[in-house]
Amino acid sequence: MRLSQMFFVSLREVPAEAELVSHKLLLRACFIRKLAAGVYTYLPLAWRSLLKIIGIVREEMNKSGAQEVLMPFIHPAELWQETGRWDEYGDLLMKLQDRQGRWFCLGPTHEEPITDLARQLIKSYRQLPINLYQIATKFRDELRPRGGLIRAREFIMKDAYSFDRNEEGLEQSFEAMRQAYIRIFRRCGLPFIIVEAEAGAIGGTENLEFMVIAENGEDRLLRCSKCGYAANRERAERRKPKGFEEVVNSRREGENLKKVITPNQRTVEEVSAFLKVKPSQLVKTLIYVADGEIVAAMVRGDHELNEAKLARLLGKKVAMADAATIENLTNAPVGFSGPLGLKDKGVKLLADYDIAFMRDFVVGANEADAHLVNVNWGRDFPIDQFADLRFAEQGDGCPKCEGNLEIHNAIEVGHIFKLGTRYSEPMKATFVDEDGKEKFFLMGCYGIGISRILSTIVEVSHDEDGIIFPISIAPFEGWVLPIENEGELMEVAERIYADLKSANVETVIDDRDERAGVKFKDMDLVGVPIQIVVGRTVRERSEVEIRLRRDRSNPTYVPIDKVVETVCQLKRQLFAELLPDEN
RNA sequence: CGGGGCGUAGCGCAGCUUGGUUAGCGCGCGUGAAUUGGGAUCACGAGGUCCCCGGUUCAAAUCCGGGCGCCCCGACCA
Repeated sequence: MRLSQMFFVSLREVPAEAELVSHKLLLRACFIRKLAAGVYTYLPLAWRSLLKIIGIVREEMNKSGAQEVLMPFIHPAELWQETGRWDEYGDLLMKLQDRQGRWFCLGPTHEEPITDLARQLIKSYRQLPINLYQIATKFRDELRPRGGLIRAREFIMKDAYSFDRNEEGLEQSFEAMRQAYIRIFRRCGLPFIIVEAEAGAIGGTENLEFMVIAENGEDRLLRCSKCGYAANRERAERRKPKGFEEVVNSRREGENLKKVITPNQRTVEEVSAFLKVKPSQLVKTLIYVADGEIVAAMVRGDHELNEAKLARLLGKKVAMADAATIENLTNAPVGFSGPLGLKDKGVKLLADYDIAFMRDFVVGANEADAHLVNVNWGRDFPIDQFADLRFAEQGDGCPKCEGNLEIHNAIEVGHIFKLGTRYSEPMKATFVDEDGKEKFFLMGCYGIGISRILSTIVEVSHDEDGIIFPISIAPFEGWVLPIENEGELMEVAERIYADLKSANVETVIDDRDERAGVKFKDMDLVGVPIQIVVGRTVRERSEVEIRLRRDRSNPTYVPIDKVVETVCQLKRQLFAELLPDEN
């Protein structure tokens, strides 16, 4: 490609809309252009990179036995009403009407249409297992799109759906995807880690997220530096704190219980400021309803209750009690709940491990505008069970070993789920099994954020001058930069450019009538991995400078007739680094 | 959805408080000169519905009302 002819307009100054590095660089290097909030045009450079990512994904998916399809971007409402997600999915679902007034939505994911397809066409266990995937545009009307391609409303995603007869089959399908994903992300040059994740609203059992640790990631994960245990923040467990047993079994005295008036002080921040104590001296009492049963969950004032942990502990779905329920139970408005007296009302009292260590703490008085101080558990109220109830934090004990957890920000680039019958059941998607019985499909779903991979690469692989692409997804592999725009140097550059193209190296030549400085800046900004500078060394000693974008300050000089050979060798080497076990 | 900020040339911004020349500056863009190893330099030039609609006024980028768009922070935290 001749740069003089390419649709390429680099920006020297950063558009004000960009905050994240990847967003800034993709805008400056002329990869993307915004059309509306969270909606971007992929310009030639970005599209070339995306096609490479798509190529890798397609290759590995096909290799795993999955088959590619392409489903509609627009879905009839009825399909989503069948699974209840027309309403459940909330405002993320972009709804629209056709001229007849019929409702549709833009597909944010494709469980419904794929399950519809399966129930129509798969009748027998003999057709199973099957895994169908597509690479397509999705739309989610995000509350707040941000970070350019990292969290766009319209984005490109690979989504796959597996159908199996039984658990063993699902397990195999799931494992095949896990392996495929590992290869895909390796080939993309992404330093990912796999974490356990919470099933959440999608339902299903096991699910794994493929995360890339990045300063600006929106997700949080915890990882044990010792044994490698990793889980996202929703899911991460922690072991009982050291000394827990001793504290629980020891008798404890304390100061005298006292009621204090706290007019209109409801939140932890307000109460602790008002009483001039640290938030960690407060105990939050959170009233939940679990399948009709009322439970009180207590966490330290500076901690955050993890509802998923509560739900798992109880084995039930949980929801925060509404104001009426709380007022009815405690005889006090929301904000003044406390554990005292709840036991007598048949409420189960659960407390996070950390509560065990607290004494003379502050709780709500179950009375408007009042709190109790110098409260001690055991003495003033009983606790039915101590458990891990809060979100794990930096420094918490690893649940699998003696190590400690570290917290990281991360970007989720892939997610694989075992769905089970979450969709096949409500949509009555069945097949006839070998035993002649009609059974629901056991489904799995597997997503990869294609456009997000591009921005994630930029986010984790750049320097002050621009992007540093891995060769597998760089828009080009080589970049020829003639220092002068005419004469001998230009002729040499042209010859190298032509030879590289013949040697199947995807190459750009910067033949623009620009100063050398401008060319260097643009070359580094775009971040193509192999840089070929045709400059004064050609005249001095018939040598061309070849260097890697990631290691610019360490060039090698090779005779003109060795350039193609050297570049080809570098190219092979760079590809080999991405899958070291195979070369 | 709540809070904060912004909208003036392709990009980055000033001007607005206190209404009043022809609406400025830097970069970019065009032509030419010179130059050619890291976004130099010089000359000339083009480029604006001051987000939109309405109001106040002799007069609005500027004041008032409404709308739209964008960015940032926060969202059952008891």
